[in-house]
Amino acid sequence: MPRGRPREAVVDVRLLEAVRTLLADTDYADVSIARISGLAGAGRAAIYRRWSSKPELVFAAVVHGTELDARRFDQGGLATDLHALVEHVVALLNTPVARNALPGLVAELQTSPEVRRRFQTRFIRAERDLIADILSRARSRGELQTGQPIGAPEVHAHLLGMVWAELFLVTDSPVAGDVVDRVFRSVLSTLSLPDHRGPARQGPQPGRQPEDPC
Amino acid sequence: MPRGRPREAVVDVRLLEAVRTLLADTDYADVSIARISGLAGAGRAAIYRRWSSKPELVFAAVVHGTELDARRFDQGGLATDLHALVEHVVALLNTPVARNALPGLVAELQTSPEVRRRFQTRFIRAERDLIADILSRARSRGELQTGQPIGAPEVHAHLLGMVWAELFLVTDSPVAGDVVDRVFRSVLSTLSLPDHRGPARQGPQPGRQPEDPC
Amino acid sequence: MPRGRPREAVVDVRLLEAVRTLLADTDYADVSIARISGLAGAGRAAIYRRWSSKPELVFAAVVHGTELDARRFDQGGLATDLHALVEHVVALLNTPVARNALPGLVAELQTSPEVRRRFQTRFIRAERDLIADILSRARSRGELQTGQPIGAPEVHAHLLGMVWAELFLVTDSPVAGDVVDRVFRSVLSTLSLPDHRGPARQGPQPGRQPEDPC
Amino acid sequence: MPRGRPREAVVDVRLLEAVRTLLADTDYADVSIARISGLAGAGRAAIYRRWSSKPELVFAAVVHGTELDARRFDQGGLATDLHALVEHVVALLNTPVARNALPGLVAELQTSPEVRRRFQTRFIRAERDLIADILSRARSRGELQTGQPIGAPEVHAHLLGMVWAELFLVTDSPVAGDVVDRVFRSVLSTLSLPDHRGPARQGPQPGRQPEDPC
DNA sequence: CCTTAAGCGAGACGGTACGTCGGGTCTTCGT
DNA sequence: ACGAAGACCCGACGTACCGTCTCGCTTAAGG
Repeated sequence: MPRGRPREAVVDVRLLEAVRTLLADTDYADVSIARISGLAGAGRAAIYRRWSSKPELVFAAVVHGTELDARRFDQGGLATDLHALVEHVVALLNTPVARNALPGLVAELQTSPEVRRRFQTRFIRAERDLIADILSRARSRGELQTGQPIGAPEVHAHLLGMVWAELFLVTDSPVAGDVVDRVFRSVLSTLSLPDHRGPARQGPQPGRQPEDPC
Repeated sequence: MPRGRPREAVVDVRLLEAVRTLLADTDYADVSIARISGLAGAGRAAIYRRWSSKPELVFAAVVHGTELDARRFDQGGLATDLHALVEHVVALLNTPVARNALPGLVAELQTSPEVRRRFQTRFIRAERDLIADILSRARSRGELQTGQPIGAPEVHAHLLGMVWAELFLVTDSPVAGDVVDRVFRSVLSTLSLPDHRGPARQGPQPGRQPEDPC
Repeated sequence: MPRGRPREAVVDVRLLEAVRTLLADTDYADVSIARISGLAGAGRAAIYRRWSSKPELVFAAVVHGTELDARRFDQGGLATDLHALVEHVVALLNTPVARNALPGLVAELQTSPEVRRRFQTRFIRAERDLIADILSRARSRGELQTGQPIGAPEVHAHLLGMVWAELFLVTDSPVAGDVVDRVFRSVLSTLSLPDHRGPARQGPQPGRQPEDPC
Repeated sequence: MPRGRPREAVVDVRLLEAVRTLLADTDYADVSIARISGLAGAGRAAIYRRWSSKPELVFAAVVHGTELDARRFDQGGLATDLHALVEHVVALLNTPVARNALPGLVAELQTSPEVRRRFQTRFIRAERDLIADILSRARSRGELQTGQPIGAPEVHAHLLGMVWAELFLVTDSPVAGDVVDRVFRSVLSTLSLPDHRGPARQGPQPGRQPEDPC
């Protein structure tokens, strides 16, 4: 049992909120520990008592509220599940906070293996497992054949990487609004069939699954 | 005509080589201007005379030797062209220098718009245009139908982003060696074509092609 | 009451000692902040936390141990008091540290008014007041008549300036060892008699010479 | 005889004038070679072809027009000669240019022996020799006794140093306007009488007292 | 109740990188 | 060989940041 004064939970909250507030309109590199502790009205030591470094703190702040609820992505069909997932991923990464935080955070991943590990388990593996579930359900429904050479790791890298490219690498893209549709169509076309719904039908098209088993 | 003493080309070379030497086994953040100028035997001012900031310098150093030769990717078929391109992109990004430089560089893109512009035109646009050429040739050969909803921007984001994800986001990936094949198959399957290239033979899944025309 | 961690006195000491050590055999201009902080085993910030600029720091280091103890200069007679003072001033200015520091420091006085103010109160005013005391005592003893047109400011400028000239301006002087005696005699001879020439009578005063041959 | 293109005298003039223009309202340290060459419309090399360093250049610029004309200080009497000399010295040192240049210049003297040598011969020795002449004339006129213990070196250090102190060390002096008179009186009072006060009795130089009782 | 361990804000600590500026030298071209 | 222009190396400056440590104070839990 712990002796001494217990940590004040409000300090955790204030710190994480301060990080998010700053990241809302400041780049990762310009968010310094001093500014965070100043905005939160906390001491520097209170930060390092909780997180071992700046990337850990920012990671914790950015992670907040990004829990994957597996049930949201079980909507009865491969296309709908995937569409919901793409929507979710884009929504997560297209936040002002995420846009400011992620590139800097990923840059630090290369240096600090501890954060990398956390990042992997918290984001990467969770998403990949979710995709594996979606694909497995689709397979059991007959939407996907079993021998499919494109598995969860590939779909995951495809999905996440394409969103990343659209948001962080190809920044002069004329239209960023339809990122969800473009990524969704690209990922789906990988798994099933030529997507001959046409650009007009951007919806999840649950009625399309019958064609998939072909 | 330029007045005054001209820049010494050897200094350019020494500086850029110094950057690459340091980036070969040091992270972007740990490559300092002082170390670069020290290793190059140049003064700091010689750096700032040529590039306005550290990301500009690193960008120039990393860009070196990455010119796209369009002829290398005109091999007579969509699959072969794409395979060559994927191989090229992976080769570029999987260099020790690139692995150390790119995450930090992309993080700085968010702050310095000048570097971002250069990055866009030098890397992003060039690649996208190349992909557009490849697709256009395929279309004229009849390998792709004209109404294909997946165009060059999508293929580009797919290809580049997926490589990025494999290399920089999903770093606990068990196998990184077959990145080329996995990305190639994923991109190709998007375009609804049978995979009949040699290397893909290991996983060509001939059983899938019949469904494609579907 | 002060909040936060208090300054460590040992850092003050180490920094000031480092400055004096460097000034013992290096010119003011060659004593850099980096060398000081390096020799003191302190961070640069520790310096700028205490002094706002290099001249402020050097001034603080040079000032150390130069407090005027008025009692040392009350020895019962004008000549002895003055001799002690000249000895003191020469001893202060003829130190290796002072010889290296003072010219550079005085050069910076012209630029930084804050250091100038400090320099004035710490050195100039203190000395002048001490001289005023010495003269006042001499007057009350009858060693000086009251109408004496040469007062403390003049004696001070005479004394200090002459020492300065001997040490820093006339550096090819054959003998520097008897500076004390020469300055002492010069200053004392100034005070010996009422000056009844007056500025108006710039003439040679032939009537006074008969006393000289004694 | 020199081969090649001869130096353009106008460049010398422009450079020296540029230095004086800058020194008219800028401190020595803030007058950089770049600013000088820029203002003069000359190249850096043109400076270093003529003078070996910044202090040499500044010295040359400040020296300009300060030639001592010995006849100006032969006015028929010790007091008048000295008064003229004090006026001259104060006029020289109280120029805006001199006020900005001299402290910095003297600071550099400690480092560069070449400039020091020049400074000595050009300023110090010339003045001292002039004072020696003045005193010698006074002696031959009977204004000074021959055994006078205060000679030209002492008078010189007194005069120059006192002016220096009034102008550069005691900068909070309430009145600077009467510097000439104060220095003149101080110097003259040194010379006009034998040292025969009682107080010197307690002084450290017992050997000198025999003359004192007169 | 009172000791004790650990929390708290504030801020000093050593170290390091940044970008600017200055000095003195060297190299271009044209005169 | 001069002229202007400007690149060259070196190194100082002052600011900012990181992660640690040290103050005095506060807050509980355990004796």
